[in-house]
Amino acid sequence: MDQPEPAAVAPGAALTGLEPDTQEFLKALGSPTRQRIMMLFSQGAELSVGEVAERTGISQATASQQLTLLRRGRIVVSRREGKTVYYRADRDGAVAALTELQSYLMNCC
Amino acid sequence: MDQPEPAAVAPGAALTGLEPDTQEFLKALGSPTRQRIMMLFSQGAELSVGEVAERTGISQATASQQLTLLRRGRIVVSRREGKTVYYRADRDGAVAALTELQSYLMNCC
DNA sequence: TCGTCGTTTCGTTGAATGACAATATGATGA
DNA sequence: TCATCATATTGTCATTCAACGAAACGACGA
Repeated sequence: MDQPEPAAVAPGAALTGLEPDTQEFLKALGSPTRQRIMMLFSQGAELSVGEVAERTGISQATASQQLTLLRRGRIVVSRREGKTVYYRADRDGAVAALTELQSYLMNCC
Repeated sequence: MDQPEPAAVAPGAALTGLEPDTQEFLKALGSPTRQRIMMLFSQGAELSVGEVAERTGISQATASQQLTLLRRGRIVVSRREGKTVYYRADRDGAVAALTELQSYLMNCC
């Protein structure tokens, strides 16, 4: 009983009124680089990390990191096949985030 | 004819597929501090810069800056009355951004 | 088992962001 | 006009983020 803070429900949501998932979603889509990456996943395209790196002109290490952030924001999902990891858009996750965002905006606007 | 780049339609939109306005919207809402500020504007509340500073516990200068970013993201609008500037949520702007975001996600997901 | 290839993690660097105090601007009333 | 109050701007510092090269990890095939 050292910390007098309650914060028992959801860490972060109580302060901002927004689910942590949705915060991650906003941060993930807020970057031009990651927006450019998302454009590669049009119409269900599935790409490896290397392909994303090549088509965006960023290094493989950076591509891997940015894809991790997008996955954390529930905008993409990954699937491993042998050595290579394929990413594709997570339509369900995006719709869920958008719905949460909408209800948030209905609340504060 | 020095630059070989076309980029004639919309500067930035061509690369990311997202309107500059919507990018600003995402960046604006991507910050926990600004999310907290937005919660103050529930149900049409209208607050001065000083009130926002007081209720969030941030300095007056910071409040002014963050509100500027929110206005740039079309999430709030401001109105001057004498010396004080009142801010309130911009429902129309938020709906517009949300709509743009939705069509973007329909495109890439 | 041992390379090899794709991916991830680590460590670093420069740029962008968040916050503050101090100062400047702008509007009002004496 | 001048003082005052609310807001905006400026300068500075600490933190965070984007990106890279280098090294570590993991899954195959020989």
